[in-house]
Amino acid sequence: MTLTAEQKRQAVQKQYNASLELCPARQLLEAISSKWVTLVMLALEEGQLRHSDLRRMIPGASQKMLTSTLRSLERDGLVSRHVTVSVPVRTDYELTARGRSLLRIVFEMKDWAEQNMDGVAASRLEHDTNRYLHV
Amino acid sequence: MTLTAEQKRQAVQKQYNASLELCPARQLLEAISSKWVTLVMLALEEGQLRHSDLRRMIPGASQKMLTSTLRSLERDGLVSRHVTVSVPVRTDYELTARGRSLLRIVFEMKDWAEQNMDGVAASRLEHDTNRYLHV
DNA sequence: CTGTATCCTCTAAGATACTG
DNA sequence: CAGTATCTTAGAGGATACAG
Repeated sequence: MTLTAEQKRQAVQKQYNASLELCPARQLLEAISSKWVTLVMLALEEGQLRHSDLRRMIPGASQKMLTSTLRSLERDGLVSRHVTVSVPVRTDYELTARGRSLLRIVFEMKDWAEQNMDGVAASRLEHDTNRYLHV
Repeated sequence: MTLTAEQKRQAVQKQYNASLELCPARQLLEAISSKWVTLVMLALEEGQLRHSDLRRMIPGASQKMLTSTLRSLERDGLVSRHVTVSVPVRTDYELTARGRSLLRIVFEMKDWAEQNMDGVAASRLEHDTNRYLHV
């Protein structure tokens, strides 16, 4: 059976997407673009913090998201987790060396964003305004 | 009427999240973490390209995603769009100066990812293996 | 060729309740 | 205190068809 041009194109899409998943830069981007990752890393900049400290410092995160964010960071070796067995339990989180090296890039992104926020906002405003005029 | 501790906490969450939306660094991160943004920017590194060129160079993107990615980049002033009115129409896309400055950061992320991909992979493997042993 | 419009699916993430 | 489990929902993104 022959494939239509559209079917062939979609087969290529699937393959390309599959290989993208393996791209390390892509994986990094996906890892840090999760909503809370950067906030957790920035909070941990000064040193080690407990789960409840982080919850206070990042009040927007639900407990579930905070836990899963920390798990993901731990899995990638960006954050280390220390459990003190007592009642009640105590867990501390801390950036690893790798985590700190990534934090440097996060800061650069922050700098770029601050330097360009006005320009981007102006551009958006103009774009949206023009669109409105035509519709 | 009084609020429970949980209700208070969630009110704070909403407020915090609302203010997060306004954070320029957050907006940047959201802008570039969209699946295809970095790929389009990298494709445009060498110069101006047509819509169909981009489709060929990034075969994984559906037409819809490519268009909406380009629209978003255009709105933020990272890419400019030139339409040549003819039959059929021809549109060219090109990075703006702002787009090129952001591309520098994308490259730094790429470098970090390449330098750390092995370490991250090893960390993931260890993490997942240990988990398996305990379950 | 370069898009828009529609429908549809699947996953991220919030709400809530519970455990060691 | 720290974490898990379940339910639900909003939205991102894919498939498909059509238009200027």
